[in-house]
Amino acid sequence: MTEEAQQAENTEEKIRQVAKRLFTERGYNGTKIRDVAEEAGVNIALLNYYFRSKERLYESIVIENFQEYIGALSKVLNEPGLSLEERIRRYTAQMIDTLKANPDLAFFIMNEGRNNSGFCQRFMANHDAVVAESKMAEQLQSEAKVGAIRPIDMFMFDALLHAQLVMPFVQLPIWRQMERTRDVNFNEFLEQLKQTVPDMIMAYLRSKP
Amino acid sequence: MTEEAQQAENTEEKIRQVAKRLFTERGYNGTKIRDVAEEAGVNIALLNYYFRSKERLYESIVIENFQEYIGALSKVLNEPGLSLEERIRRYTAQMIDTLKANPDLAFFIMNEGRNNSGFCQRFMANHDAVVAESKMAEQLQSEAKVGAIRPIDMFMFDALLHAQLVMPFVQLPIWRQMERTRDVNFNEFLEQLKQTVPDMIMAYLRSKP
DNA sequence: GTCTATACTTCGATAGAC
DNA sequence: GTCTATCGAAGTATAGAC
Repeated sequence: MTEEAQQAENTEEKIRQVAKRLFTERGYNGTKIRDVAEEAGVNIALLNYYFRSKERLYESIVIENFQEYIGALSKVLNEPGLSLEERIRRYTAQMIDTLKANPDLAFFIMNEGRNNSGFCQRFMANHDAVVAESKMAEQLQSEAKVGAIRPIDMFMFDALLHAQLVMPFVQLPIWRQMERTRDVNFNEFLEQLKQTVPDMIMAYLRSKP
Repeated sequence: MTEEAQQAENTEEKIRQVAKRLFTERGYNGTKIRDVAEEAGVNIALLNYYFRSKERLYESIVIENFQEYIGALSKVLNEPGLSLEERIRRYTAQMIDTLKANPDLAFFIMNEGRNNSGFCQRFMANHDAVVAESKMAEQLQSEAKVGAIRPIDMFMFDALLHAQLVMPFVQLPIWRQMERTRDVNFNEFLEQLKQTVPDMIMAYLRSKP
């Protein structure tokens, strides 16, 4: 039984915690309920007693992970009193810190988008609506109208920004290995990213078409 | 048996083609050799006759996929007679076209980097060495020395560029679904990307620190 | 609630006939 | 080379005792 399991209040929560970690790390196919049971210090029968099946257990984890992911994003989008540039910088930093706290989350969400895209779709559609009506989108539009920045499709903007923030975490295992063989450090890279990504986006927005 | 299988010259190649598609789409754990056999129009015994085991079959596919992926990248890096900006634009277009031709490749490579990072590591290390000694790297450095562009770490440059090119393909299933419900088109988006990504990178490089 | 024991299913691999 | 038949391992789920 792992340390995390011992700390949980009750058995159901204990199982859920282990399952969340394993599913997030290894995906649905890569996770065996035997492993979950073992690491949680219980037996398989108990998993099915609480969650009825592997699939239902997984579903509850998916929902949790999506909420965690989207929650982080939504916060900064409408925070009052920020200039466009400040908002982009805050958004970037917030996103990186969230993923830092749960590095497998990014890959899990992506994976889910491929295997179970119906489910993922609903969450993403929801998020996109939030983005489209956000203060961020409003500022992008109004600043473009005044000619302060180059006009950009909100969709494209979101895609490019996300790509730059999410990818490093997707490649994390490769980073970990490179950290041993070369003079690179993932955390330093992330701190650089917080600077470079907003710099790059602002440079683009302020450049002439 | 699928159409692709019927067209193959011999049985071994037939099996390999189906396996490549399924492994690339579904990953190692998600692919069942039963499915491969069925779609190839043969039985399981024959798979093992040719490839000895699922794992060996998979390995041969991995190698093929990596070569396809890296081959596309390497081409443009040293092509003579290109300015830095031209090279970046060519590189972008080349990458997008390669992934367009095999849309699951990007995700496969990423997935591989997580599950089998030792193997992936060797390929990536190789690629990084090629990049570091490329005409692209040389131009980035010399132009920065002259003050024509802002100095940038080759590593960071590569990461940001790749992130923007690869991510759309990783999210492709979500795109496909959105294409039905909204007024978006993946191929149009890719064409826009060919313009926007180099624009953004050049804007950054030409901006003041 | 929790366990043991076991049933049921899927999967990868192989023996042996042709 | 290709097939049928089958084995053994691994995985999920459940019955039933406590």
